[in-house]
Amino acid sequence: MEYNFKAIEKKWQDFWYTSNLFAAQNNTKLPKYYPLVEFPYPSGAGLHVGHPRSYIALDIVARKRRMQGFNVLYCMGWDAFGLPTENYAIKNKIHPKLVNKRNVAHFKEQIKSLGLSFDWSREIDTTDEKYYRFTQWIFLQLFKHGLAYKGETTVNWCTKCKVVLANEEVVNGCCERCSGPVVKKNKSQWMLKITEYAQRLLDDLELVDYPQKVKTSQINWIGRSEGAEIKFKTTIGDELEVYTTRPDTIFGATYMVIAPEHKLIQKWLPHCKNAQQVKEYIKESATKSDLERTDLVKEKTGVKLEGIMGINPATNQEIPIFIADYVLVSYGTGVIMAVPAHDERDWEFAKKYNLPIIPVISGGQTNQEPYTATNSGQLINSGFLNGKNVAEAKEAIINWLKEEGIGNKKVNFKLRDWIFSRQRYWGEPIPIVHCKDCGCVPLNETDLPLRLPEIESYEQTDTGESPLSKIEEWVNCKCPKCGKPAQRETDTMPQWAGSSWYFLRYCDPHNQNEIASKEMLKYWLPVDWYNGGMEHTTLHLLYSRFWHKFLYDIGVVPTVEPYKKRTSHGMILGANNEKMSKSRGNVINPDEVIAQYGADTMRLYEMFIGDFETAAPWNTDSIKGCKRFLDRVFNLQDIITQKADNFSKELEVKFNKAIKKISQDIETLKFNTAIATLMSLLGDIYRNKGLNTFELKIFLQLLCVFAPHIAEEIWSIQKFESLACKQTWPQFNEDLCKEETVEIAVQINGKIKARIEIPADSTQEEALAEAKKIDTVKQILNTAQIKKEIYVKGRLINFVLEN
RNA sequence: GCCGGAAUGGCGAAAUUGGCAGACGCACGGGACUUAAAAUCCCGGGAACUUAACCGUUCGUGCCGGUUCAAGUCCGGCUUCCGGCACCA
Repeated sequence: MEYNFKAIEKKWQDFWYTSNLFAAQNNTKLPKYYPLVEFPYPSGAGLHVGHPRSYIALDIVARKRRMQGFNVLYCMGWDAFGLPTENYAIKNKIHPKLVNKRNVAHFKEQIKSLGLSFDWSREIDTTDEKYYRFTQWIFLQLFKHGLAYKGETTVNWCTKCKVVLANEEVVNGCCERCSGPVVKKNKSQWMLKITEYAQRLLDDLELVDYPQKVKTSQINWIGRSEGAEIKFKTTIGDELEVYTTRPDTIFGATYMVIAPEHKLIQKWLPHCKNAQQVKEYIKESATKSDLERTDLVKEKTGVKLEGIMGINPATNQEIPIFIADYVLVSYGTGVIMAVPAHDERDWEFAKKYNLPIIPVISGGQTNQEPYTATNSGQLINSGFLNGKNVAEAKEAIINWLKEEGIGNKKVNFKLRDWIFSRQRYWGEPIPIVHCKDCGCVPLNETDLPLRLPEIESYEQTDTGESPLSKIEEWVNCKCPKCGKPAQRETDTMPQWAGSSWYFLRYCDPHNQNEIASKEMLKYWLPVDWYNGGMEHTTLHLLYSRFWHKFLYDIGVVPTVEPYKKRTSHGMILGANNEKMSKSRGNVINPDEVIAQYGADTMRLYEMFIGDFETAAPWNTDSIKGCKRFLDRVFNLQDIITQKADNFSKELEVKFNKAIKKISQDIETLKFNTAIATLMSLLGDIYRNKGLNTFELKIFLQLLCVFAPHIAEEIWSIQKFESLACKQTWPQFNEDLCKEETVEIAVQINGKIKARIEIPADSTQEEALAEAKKIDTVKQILNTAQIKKEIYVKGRLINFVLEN
């Protein structure tokens, strides 16, 4: 018989949400647990079946923790500033605020229909001025501590629409909207000095429990390298400073390369005999993305600066200088010494432009290919370094550079400072005033929030400035320092700002005076378990670690790291194994699934679909199995054998094993096998032709974290005391988890020949003796000498025979 | 291109981390119930060969090679797919 999930689920959700049953207690004496899921960007498309994967998983954890006696803080909010809402607003002429309100309402309704145990009294929205006031406050602190500064960077500029474009809006080098050509344009922007925290962001990965793949990604992204900065003289006076990880190869540096955007080039142009050619090259490289520029398979291009030569300080020889876009201005010093014999890109470039390739480490065939794996070689063609190995040569050359005063050891990071400005309307206004006399002046903290002005048109300007720049009455203000007329900063913050600290706000969401009270932060932090997508590993996760460390440094938060443990869920793909997207037409709307099968089935299916950490294609067909399972669970009520307050003999071991397996599986994210265990247990119960009330209660307690509505409903129909979710999490008895006998395989030379049933704790002797009694085994063993006997307890026996 | 993952029956997947490959579920086939169908319940399915059946045997975890008594799992070399690459979030 099918149960009426519609009525049941509505009834329990109404009860949970009106009573806010899952509200966290502000009682710091209770043991706490803080699970966190990445809050969504409320897009116009509504909830996607991918979103709930994370929410349901940690809902299971949150519910289990409550049953284990913890005070649990599990919250939801909206990461609502950002580009899609703004673009939708512009296109449809609706204010982003209204668009957002509508989207949030839709998302909230959808999320609530899943029966998640969020504490809705703590809901937050990054676009709420009560929230972004503190985002602005954090920016002011960063500014005051010298970590926010104005710097030159490039932006994507559509030459036709005359607007700044996000990377996503650039398709094949053209504007997504008008298909006009897009170029890189220099612009002064607000930057955050995340690089100042690079070493700590790296080191403190040892303090946290993240999956190795996440740590590795962050380590590679931060990209620490040890090398040297070396000054090269030039024939026109200016020095060029290079960064290299291989100072030991300096004798092989046969030319130099400068990034096309490097400032010195503009100064040098008048001295270049081929200035026109150089200018054209610079213009051309402005149309390429960094990705294209550093692509190893693309042919390298470059232009020699005619009339200017560099001087290799080791050899004192003049070497040519090129500009080439395979060198990026954002990494190192934007200048390299090229050692074609031992670097792949330099080698290719040297071949193309007929530059000398001088091997300086023995062992390669550098006229045929670059020789980069140089660890075992010795230095050659390198003056006083000759005969040394790579490590010795590195040390010797650095000492020499130091003595000569032309270079030193240098640690470099791939990590770049965070470009924090957006020329957009729908973001937090940056709380800075530009004063002619005082420069960049921070707003007084008492003047926060600096509200986004309500305006009619938030379209981008054709000057490249933010839409806010058009609102004179907002821009013009008084300098907070000297009182003279001044102008506000018109750039807004990126969406990353609000999401870098939202988990702090959940701790004390209605605090009017500070981010959250010290007491609450001390109690709730760190986040015990943070689950989110792999795609956030190097941006959001790193950005929020950076902000947290800064807040720790200024005494706002009590922990060095924000998240104790991080896990990542795999993406839910379309049935065709591709990413779900509107354009592919493979998007599944969770509403339809819930309408047809119910929230409990949806929850089970999302967890049963496959390994939580791996991507999984959505397959609507197999949802039925989860629905059938729940129908059978509901019908357990028809086979209750008796009232009892203990396990029956028949089911005792089955239940104990299931409790153990499910308890462990939840902790290790193996929700799929936890549910499979429940399914098997249900099968055992039916094969046993019934269960007692004690067993039913235990079953419902296990079930209620996965499928809470049906579990509570059965609990209440049976008139069991209180609620299923208010019970303590079932305990298991280790002794009762073991079967008395096991079936093990008997192999000869690794091939299975028989199976035997033996006591689980048999010794090797006992097991082997038992195996040798089997006729087929006996026969084969008689044909040859036994070389080796292997017994793996509970698993198998293997006889290895002589040939 | 660089960095990080993934690949197992018709399908989604399991496999105590080196120990019986395919748990659990979908789909499918057979049976029960039914006047019948649906639903439900029970049983059966990796492939090939062999056999009238049972029994044998061989092959099987993307591809090629290696280590080991034993490899989905470890090592070396590939292929394909997915995510990220700093202004999508």
